[in-house]
Amino acid sequence: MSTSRRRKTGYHHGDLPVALLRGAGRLLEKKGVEALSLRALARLAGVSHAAPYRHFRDRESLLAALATEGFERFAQALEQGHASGGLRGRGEAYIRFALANPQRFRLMFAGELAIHRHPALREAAGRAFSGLAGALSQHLSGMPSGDASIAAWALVHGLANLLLQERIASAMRGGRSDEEFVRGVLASVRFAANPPAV
Amino acid sequence: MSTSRRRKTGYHHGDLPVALLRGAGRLLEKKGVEALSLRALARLAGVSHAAPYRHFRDRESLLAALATEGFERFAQALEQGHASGGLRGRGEAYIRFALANPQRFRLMFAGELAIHRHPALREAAGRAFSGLAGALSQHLSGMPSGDASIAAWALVHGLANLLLQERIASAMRGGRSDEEFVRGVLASVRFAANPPAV
DNA sequence: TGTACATCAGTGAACGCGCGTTCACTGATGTAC
DNA sequence: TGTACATCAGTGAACGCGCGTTCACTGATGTAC
Repeated sequence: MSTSRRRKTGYHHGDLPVALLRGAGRLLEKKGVEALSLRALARLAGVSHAAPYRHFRDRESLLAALATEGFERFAQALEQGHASGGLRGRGEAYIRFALANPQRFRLMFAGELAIHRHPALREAAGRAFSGLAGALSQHLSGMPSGDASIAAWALVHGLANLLLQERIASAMRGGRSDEEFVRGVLASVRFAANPPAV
Repeated sequence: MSTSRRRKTGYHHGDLPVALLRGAGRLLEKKGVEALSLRALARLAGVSHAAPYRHFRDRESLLAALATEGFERFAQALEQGHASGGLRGRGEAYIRFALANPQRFRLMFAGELAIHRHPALREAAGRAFSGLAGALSQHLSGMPSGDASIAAWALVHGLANLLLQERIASAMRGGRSDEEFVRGVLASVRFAANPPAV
């Protein structure tokens, strides 16, 4: 990580890589990926437009770094959710993360980043997913296949996306907050091979 | 619709609006939204780069037209799926559409298009969703709330997205085709307030 | 059927824009002695 | 402690690019008589 080298010293700027990544995060959420240019980023950091190239090979690398950081925080959020609310808490944390970081979530899951060209990104994503898979398979034990795990994941992922797009008519929500609504929807589902009472 | 006026006559080009939309669809799938420029489109249609402005106010309008057309085809695909396979057929058609038109699906659901500024788009989307909502509520009758409907929708939507991103480890698929895999996952779920045998 | 006219789809030049990226540089900082 | 040197983060000019959009235009087509 170029980020961790020399963190305390500060050459000209202090810690440009960190400042850039932070600014990129803000710009991303405010304007979307398409509007995220290295030049705008440099402007935001109060630095010449060529300076970012000291730390990011090119625009795609910056996006990859952003997604990598996103997966790290995502994994962390999931663990916390699990710690305080089990598998359902993990699912709720999943959705909460998406709603709190819509553009970041989109970047992470849009699949437009050539993931294989960014090992750090691949690893961070892998870590987040393997934690999820572990929790799922542990909770839904005794399944012949992982289908129910996939279904649970898809349910949460889909709900996050639909909420993100504000495509859910407010009538369906019945005046409930996001949290309550999500809980209600998740509670309306059982998984076939491991039903509660059969 | 400027598309349907004068369709048979053909001024200079024949039917530029249709040709543009068709080319846009192809370009979209091949390169993604970001690479879709009006100039590239004009080039593709063998026409000067200003010609598209006769038919689309600006780039955003072109994207909106693309999304509108997408929702029309989507709704049609869903109806066909329902006709031949009931609610589950509709869900499978949903996913099939996403896999067959990944970039279009993304455009339709990315929520980056200011939908309120394009009435035709809003209406086409509304039509697709109201068909879905009707089929769901009919199938899951007797529910206290629409939560199970939302859950079913989220499940299908999420599965489509995960498949699109190729984020599902092949081990989970157990060598099954997309169709079989989707059927298996959808079959692993029951909805609580209307369970099959309780 | 033939002619004059109106329409308007498509043209091509031009505008300004911000972008990604490269490059030789400069100067602040850290280090060896 | 002081000095000479090496490092390398950040500079600013420059490049070429494709883009969106506007504009006065031109010429093929449809229509009224």
